[in-house]
Amino acid sequence: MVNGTLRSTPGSVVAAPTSDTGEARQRDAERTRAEILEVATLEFADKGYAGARVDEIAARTSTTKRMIYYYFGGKEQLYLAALENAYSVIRGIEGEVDVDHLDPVSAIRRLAELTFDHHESHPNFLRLVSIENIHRAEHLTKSDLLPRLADPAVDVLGRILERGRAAGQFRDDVDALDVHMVISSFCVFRTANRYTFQAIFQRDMLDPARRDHYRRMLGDLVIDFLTAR
Amino acid sequence: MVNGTLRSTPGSVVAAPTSDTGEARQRDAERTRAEILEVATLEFADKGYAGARVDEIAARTSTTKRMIYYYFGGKEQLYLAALENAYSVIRGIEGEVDVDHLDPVSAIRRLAELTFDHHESHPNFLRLVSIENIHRAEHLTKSDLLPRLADPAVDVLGRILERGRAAGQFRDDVDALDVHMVISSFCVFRTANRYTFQAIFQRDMLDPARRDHYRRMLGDLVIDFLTAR
DNA sequence: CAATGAACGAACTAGCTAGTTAATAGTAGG
DNA sequence: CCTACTATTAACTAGCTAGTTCGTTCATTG
Repeated sequence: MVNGTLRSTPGSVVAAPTSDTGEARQRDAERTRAEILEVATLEFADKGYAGARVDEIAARTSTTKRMIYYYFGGKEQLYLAALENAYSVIRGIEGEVDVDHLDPVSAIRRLAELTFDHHESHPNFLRLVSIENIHRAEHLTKSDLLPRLADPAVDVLGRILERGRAAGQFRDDVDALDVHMVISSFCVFRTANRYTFQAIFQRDMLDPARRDHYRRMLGDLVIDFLTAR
Repeated sequence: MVNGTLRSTPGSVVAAPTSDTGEARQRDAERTRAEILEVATLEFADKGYAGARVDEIAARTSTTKRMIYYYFGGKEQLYLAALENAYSVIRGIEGEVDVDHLDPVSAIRRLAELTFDHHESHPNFLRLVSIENIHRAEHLTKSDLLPRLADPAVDVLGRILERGRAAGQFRDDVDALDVHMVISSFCVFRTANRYTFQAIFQRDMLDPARRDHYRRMLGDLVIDFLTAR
């Protein structure tokens, strides 16, 4: 992450010294933009859209608030950019599943476990999604890249399911989206609702000591369901 | 600022005067308080804590903003009151499960379906819980009635589970909280994440036409898991 | 029925917050 | 090295927002 070590001299109106010590901040549109986006992601994920403060985001970058408006246009567009960025970073689970070299049961379990790991390692993405749902996805629906957002993992899931059904191993009254929903439910709930769950039941669903238990449990849950009877 | 001392005037049941002129607004502390709480619940569930506006809440009641501070002390206390109220309204599923007259499998399915129905019919409760999780349960943990919040349904679940295990029907590597988590995951995800899910996959998880499918699916999911092998 | 305190309302305020202005410094192209 | 454009900064502002002030009205009670 970029930290603002080089910087300072707000009032150094003095002409740039001949000797460039490297201390002077170089102009770099891409870097400035990226830094704003990164800090904004943290702030929005932390406080929500309404709770986030543009001034706070600016303060945590090495640049100024004016740059936020220069590059993004406004708070809402910045939020959308952070959300879109989070979605685009999160994708690509399907590439890690070696579908065709695993039997359907193992493939499903593997996909579920990858989803599980993925959610656990991207807490900010999950928080942004929760926040966006509070807003009834009003920002997401405006996104230009919405059509490309559909998780490719669902397609992979569909193909595995088909193979499993063809082999007579899987039930045929659910589709890929249903199964995806079950897997997501479990993973999302575990991280998104961890705080109230812990407050009420005194059990931390993200306790590393329970991690393997939940991981196996999710796999069993999906497999037992698909192969029942 | 010391003003906020909460009036502990309990339900000093205002003896209703016989002569009810009707049109003139009667003074009624209990009713005013209840009205504020109800409107606040809607506003907070709708916009989140930071997004909610005290002025807006006041405007939607038949009283004024002053009364909010008079009865609740401030925005945060009002929010907590709304959250606590939502939790207390939501409880009591366990009473509807006739545990002892159903075999373990049927009892579990019944409990799951009741939870399913419960979540579907209390969307605002779910939204408040999501919002509170965004805030990392910082308000809930301050609540005095936190100790009494643990869902009694979990106890009922525990007893059913025990019977099922004793009968050799259920697996024994999961406890009541684990099963509760699975059931809640499904129900919560379906309503709390419906918006982004719909935006991305064009499937409304709350479509009445799919309701029975999901209800049965949840029952199968839990039962197949518990009775597997 | 007077006194006392609970219940109420209108208007006010201090501080915050998204968004803007206007001027300046670096940089690329000629 | 000049011109035109991009990147950047500090300071500003209009409007909002939680919380308050102060005065009034109603209803109970001694």
